[in-house]
Amino acid sequence: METGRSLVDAVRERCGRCSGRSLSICNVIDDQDLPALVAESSRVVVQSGRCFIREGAPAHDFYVLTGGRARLFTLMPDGRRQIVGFAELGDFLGLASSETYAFTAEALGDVTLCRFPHSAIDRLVERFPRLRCRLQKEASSELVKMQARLMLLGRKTARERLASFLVEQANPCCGHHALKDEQEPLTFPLPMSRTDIADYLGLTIETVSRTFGLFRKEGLISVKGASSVTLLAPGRLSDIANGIKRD
Amino acid sequence: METGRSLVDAVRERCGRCSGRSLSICNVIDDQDLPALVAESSRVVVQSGRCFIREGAPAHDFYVLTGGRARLFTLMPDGRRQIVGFAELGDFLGLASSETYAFTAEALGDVTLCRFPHSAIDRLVERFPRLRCRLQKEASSELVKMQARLMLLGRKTARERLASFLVEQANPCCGHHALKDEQEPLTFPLPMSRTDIADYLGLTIETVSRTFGLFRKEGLISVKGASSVTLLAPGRLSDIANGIKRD
DNA sequence: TTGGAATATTGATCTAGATCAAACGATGCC
DNA sequence: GGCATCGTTTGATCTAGATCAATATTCCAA
Repeated sequence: METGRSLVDAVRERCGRCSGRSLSICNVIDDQDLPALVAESSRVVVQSGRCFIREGAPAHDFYVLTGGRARLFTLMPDGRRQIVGFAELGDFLGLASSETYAFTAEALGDVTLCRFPHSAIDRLVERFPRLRCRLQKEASSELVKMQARLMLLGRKTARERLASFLVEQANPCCGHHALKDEQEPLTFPLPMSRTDIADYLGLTIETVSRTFGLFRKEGLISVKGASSVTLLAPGRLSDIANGIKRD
Repeated sequence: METGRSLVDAVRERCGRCSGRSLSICNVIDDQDLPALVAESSRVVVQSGRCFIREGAPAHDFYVLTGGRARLFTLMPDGRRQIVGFAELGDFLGLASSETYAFTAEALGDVTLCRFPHSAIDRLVERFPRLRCRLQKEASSELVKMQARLMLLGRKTARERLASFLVEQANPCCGHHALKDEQEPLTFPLPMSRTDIADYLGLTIETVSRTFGLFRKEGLISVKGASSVTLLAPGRLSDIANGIKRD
């Protein structure tokens, strides 16, 4: 938490060139009000592989992810893992918690965050009513995504799951214009491992790998070094994702 | 929407003996403020099998379920169905929507609802700030439930899924004391069909039926006429649900 | 550049749960 | 009561994806 004279510098440093500024909840806060935000929060850096939220631990803070990516997951006693999401730039973490966190968050590569104690969010929301609406919207859109994921895990085939995943990962990288009509190739990195993808899609690593192989053979994608993909036919993949068969 | 003289009567009739009063979002509204709630909402009765929310339709209203139960689901183009939840007394419906509803809601038996246009909720939230917190909590706990459901669909076996379902359905009926240590039998109705259960758990109707059969044979449950169960060993079922093996 | 640990691919086989196919039983209607 | 309908159970078989088992890559670190 920053105070006094240095606050102006802190704002410049923290928010000045923050690439999450326009994506995150802060996009409802005017520039001149940023000091209030900065004063209520603190910057956190987490190195690759470390956890910054632990399932079951008392939920004291919210986080805004301002750099890098994270895997969010829950575990069963015997170690089975379900990844409930991949957090990316601007994501607001911690809504899915009551007294304790409902998931663990682990840095995928190095991660930077802004941490807001619950009490700080209460004060900010009091002062900036639009923030409250923004949080509501955030929860709402998270719920919508979750429902799509229930369909994916409950009813889709392995092919459909991987296609859905690729289309979803491509989306933030293509400026949000509808992918389903997109014919141009689209390249982007996949920072997560095959194991992560499997635990996200409710499959095994072998099935994920085989399905990647099939898509490659069918000319739907090409892969560079396992951590970068090119969608060669985004529209076709989007159809597969939604269970639509072209003839 | 009710006005003038009749409002007092309307409140008495609508909220006076509403069994959702203490469960729903209205539990943060004092009795003397109920007229404001009633004035902003309207009572809706839906007969068995009818839809009152349609996936993809413009989302104009929120609903509070005040009687009966409903199935909430999404469909794929080829008819595959995923039930995303069963709404019960006091549930607030419509949070999972942006411009359009993300799911369809269909009455399971006759259903009564209070309908609140979005604009009405905005006004009420303005007037009763605690309502805003209550809605936030509602969204939060819904997200937590969703994450548990992702684990269920992504990683649990058929046995674990059905056990989870039974424990979940039992919970509201046993006054929320922890089921996992409960040894007393627990009887409650299952208003949904086997097909509904299958579409909720990401299984087929046959697998659901067979698993019911197994649980019966193992003395874990007993069934009366397919729409009422008794959990004979709730603690044991809770362990199965969580993938814990007793020896 | 090489060695080796970690990660990913590919192949062979197995199995939980799906699919196909009857019976069975409850519920309502004549 | 009897009979048709719909939902459920049970049985036989099949298969998508899991599991087991080698390779083959990739990626570092020396």
